Parts: sequence; C-alpha cells; structure tokens
Amino acid sequence: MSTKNSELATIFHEMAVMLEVLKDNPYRAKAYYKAAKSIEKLESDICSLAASGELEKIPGVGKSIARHVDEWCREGTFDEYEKLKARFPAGIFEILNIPGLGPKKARVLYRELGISSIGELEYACMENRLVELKGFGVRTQEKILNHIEKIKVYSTMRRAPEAYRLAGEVKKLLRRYSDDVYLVGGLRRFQEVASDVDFLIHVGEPGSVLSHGHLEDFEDVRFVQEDRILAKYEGFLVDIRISEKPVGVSQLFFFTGSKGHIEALRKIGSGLGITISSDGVFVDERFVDITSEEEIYNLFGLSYIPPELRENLGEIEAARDRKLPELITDKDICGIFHIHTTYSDGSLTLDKVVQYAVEQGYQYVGISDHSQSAFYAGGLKEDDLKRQRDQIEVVRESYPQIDVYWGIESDILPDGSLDYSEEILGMFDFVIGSVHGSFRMSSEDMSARIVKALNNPYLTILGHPSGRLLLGREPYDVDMNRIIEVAAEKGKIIELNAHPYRLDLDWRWCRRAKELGVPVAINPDAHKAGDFNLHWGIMTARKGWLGREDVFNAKNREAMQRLMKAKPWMG
DNA sequence: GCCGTTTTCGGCCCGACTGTTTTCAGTCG
Repeated sequence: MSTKNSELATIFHEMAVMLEVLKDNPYRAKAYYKAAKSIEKLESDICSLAASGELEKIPGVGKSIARHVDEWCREGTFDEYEKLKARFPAGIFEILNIPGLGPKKARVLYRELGISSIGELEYACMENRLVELKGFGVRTQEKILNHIEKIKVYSTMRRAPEAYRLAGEVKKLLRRYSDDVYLVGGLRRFQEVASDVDFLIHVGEPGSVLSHGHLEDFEDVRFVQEDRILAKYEGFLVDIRISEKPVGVSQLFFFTGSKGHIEALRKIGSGLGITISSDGVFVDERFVDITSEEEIYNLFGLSYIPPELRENLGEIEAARDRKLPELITDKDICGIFHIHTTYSDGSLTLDKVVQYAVEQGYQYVGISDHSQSAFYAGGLKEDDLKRQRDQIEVVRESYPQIDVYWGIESDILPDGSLDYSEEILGMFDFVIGSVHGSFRMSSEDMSARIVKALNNPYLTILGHPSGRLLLGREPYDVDMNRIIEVAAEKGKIIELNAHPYRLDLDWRWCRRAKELGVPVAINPDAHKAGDFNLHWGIMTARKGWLGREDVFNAKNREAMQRLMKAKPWMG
C-alpha cells in the first residue's frame, strides 16, 4: 500500500533470500518471506502500527520481527539486517536470477567454490569446475553459461520505461550545451526494448564545445567521427550527432529513420526528382525550405506518417492511399480489465481498485484474480469466489458511477482446459485465459493447447499471448498467426498486456489482429498501485497500427454493457 | 521465526518438471 510498507517488505524479502542461502533453517527464511508478503499487502502504514504497538496483530509478524520493524521505523534500518548484508556478497543476488539456480545451489557454489558473482561463475563454468559438484552436471553448467551470455547482451539493453527515463536525463544534460536537442532514432519511433538512444544536437563547430572534458556526466566518451560522439550514461549507449547548422526538419526526419523507411522513400523520390539526406531536401537539385515533416511527406504525395509507423512495413503505401489508421491515444481508453486484488496476489483491496478506477474517470473496471491452480499466487478456491462475488455486489452499490465487471484470470492448463468447471466459469462476466506454466512445449503442442482454450466458450480474453518477459524470458514457441486466426473465428479478444515487462501481444502481431477483426484489450495486469499506467501498452498498440475502433476497452460504457450482455465470444 | 495447539514444541501451503540420480533434491510457478 504505502511506499514505506513496500520498502520494508523488500528488505524482509532480501533477508529471507540471504538467510536461505546462508543458514540451515529454511523455515526461518520462510518466516521472513511471509512477513514481507503480509506487510506488502497491509492496508495501513506499518510505522503507525508500530507506534500503536499493534505489529504482532499482523499475520507472520511475531516478537522478533516486530522488534526489527520498530527499529527500522525509528532508525531507518536495523542491526540484524545490516549484519546479514555485511556478510552476504551482493553478487549472489544476481546468481539467483539465473534459471535453475536457487538458494540451495547458490549456496553450494558459494561454499564449495567460493563463487559470489556472475563473473566468477562464468569463469568456473569455463574451467569445467561445476560438473564436480553434487547436484550439478554438464547440462546444468552449459545452461548456466548460455544464460550468462544472454545476461551480457541484456545488460546493454533497457526496457521502455528505463530507456525513456535515461533519454530524458541525457536530453537535460545536453540542454546545457544547446537548446537545439532532439531525440531521434529507434526511441523516437518507440521501442519496447532499446540498445541505445540517439540524439541530434546543434552546437556550431563540432567538437569545440562538446569536448571530452565537457561531457563529464558520461562514461566512455569517444568521438567516432568529426560530428558524432558515442558515450555511455548509466551503462546505456548514447549516440550523439552534432550539427553545425541549427537542426532542421530534414535532419530530424533523416535521423529518425528507420533505415528501411528512408530507403523506400528515396526510391520513390528518384522517380520524382526528389533527393533527401541530412543536408536537406532537394527537388530537381534545388534546395527546398521545409518547415515540418508533414511537408516532406506531402512532397512525395503522401499523408503524414507518425514516427511509430516508420518501419517500412506498408506505411508508405497506406499513406499514398490515404489509408493510415488514426492511432489510439490515452484518452480513448474508457475502462480497464485484468486487475488483481488482495483476494489473490494483488496488494490493493477490491474496494480500493474500484475507487481508483473511479478517480481515473474510467467508465468500467474488470476485476480478475488468479484461479485455483495458480497456487503460488494465492489463486481463488470456490469459497473465495463466493466471498468475492458478494463483495462485487457491495462495490457495485457503493460506486454506481462505474460498471464493475467480475472476471477471473484462469490458468490454461497443459492440456488446454481452463481450471474451473463450466458451471463456475459461467458465473463470471468475463474470463481471461493465460498460460502460466509448462512453457517448454513444442510449437505444435503449445498452439494446440491455446487453440483448445480458445474453443472454450467461456474464455473471453487470451492473456499475455506469448508469455515473454522482456529481457528476462523468451516467449514460448507458438504459432501466433494461427492463434489470431482462431481467435477471430471464435469471437475472442486478445490482450495487449501493458506491463512494461510484457507488452504482449507484440506490436508486430497487432496488425494481424486488426486485419482479422480481433479486438485487442490493452490491460494493465495490475498487482499494486503503481501498475495502472497503460502508457507503454498504448505506445505498443500505436506502433501496431491500432486505432480506437480496434481496442476492446476503448468502447464506451453503453457499448461495453451491450457486449457483456451479448457475449459474442460464446459463439 | 511464527504459530497454535492434541500450548512452550513440532510442524511449517502444492505439484510438475528437470537434471541428477538410480530413487530424489531442487527449482519454479
């Protein structure tokens, strides 16, 4: 709830991890996990509870942990945590992120081989030293090494929120040299993950102002050309183009790319006597004074193409035929689905979620907690469902200004069935079906599994359809085209999960969904207060050509009421 | 370390999968 609570929860979670690796009693570690979870979910401020001596009323908090909380509230930290941290190499946290390596194995690595960082682990793998260890073998060693390779690549990349935050900071720093600074390249066109950020800056003489000494906020600064600097900012690659002239529209356009898009335009231009480069736009070798990107496109006989669409994926033809979509924007969104509450693994109560949706001006909100087989996430058993249904009735009465839809995120089991009976599934207004386990299937099996789920009349929305975690877990093998085709056939909706780790459906598939008339639901998949931001999902949808008419939750209240009544997905 | 008793100790949420074993420990969702 409060940030204080999650701060402390994080600390207890960290302690649990450290204890699990270092100590013998696994239940002590479990106790800290439990305390962390319960504090995270707490309604009221933990330190207010400490002040009134009510800490031990919290489940999982006993005498000892209560003392730690007290100390933390007064001092900002506590002795036991500091002591533990001091004797726990921080690098082990990273080792624990490698799939297949849990606390037990990390402990063996630490005790037997003294390994306490990814670097040391990589070296030990290359020296073939892991195969000797009990519980390890050649395959494990290989898997670890492969993953470390991936980590190295990933470590240079950033997910959207981080990439754009860094871009903002770099822009601020560059502003000290000139007001004439522009974000260009892939990030201007939107990327869900980025390996660098490109800027265009005008500072008169190249190199004279932006000398090495002046770029003191950056690391690894090097001039690669007279007018180009590569540097790093917080480990993220920054590519700076320096312009002698004030930055003009043609430069902005040219460095925004993509390469394919510019190439394709140049080809068209050659027939029209138009040439375009960073030097400017020329018609029949005469310089044309351009004041907007729109003018450039008009010269080619095209309507304006927004940066998101400049990927040479048919946007030029569409612009010629005046068939570019009007892209979805934040204010087109009328409501949200896929939200977890304290009934499963969310940290907000049902009431708080609805209250929040009202405050945001949404016209409807769809609750969907985890289903029973998602044991790890506190999935809802039949009794919980009854309680939740009753409470849904209560909030519907308390908040008449918004429609509250009752749903569930039901696991799609390995055999493709959903994990409740038809009778139970029939109680909900909507059912999100998601794959949460058994990822490692062949493409045929995984496709058959999801197709079977799509054939279930109760399934409304297919959740995070590829299962990927950006810079974390690869998507599972699946025939996405077939999935979208079957969704179209069965009147289903496909989710575009807006969590910045997922952004799944991928934008590259959004257009296929649009073509086949499959509505896309831009869902927050919210578990806590900070999760409701749909921005990255909307950017993904825009890049995937989606307009208001393609987005499920851009329908207004009345249209949604009609749909929820008609349930076209039931076939 | 917490909890709740068949109270002051003994147990502590589940089940599939994997890679290691040759009967199972560790990981993960």
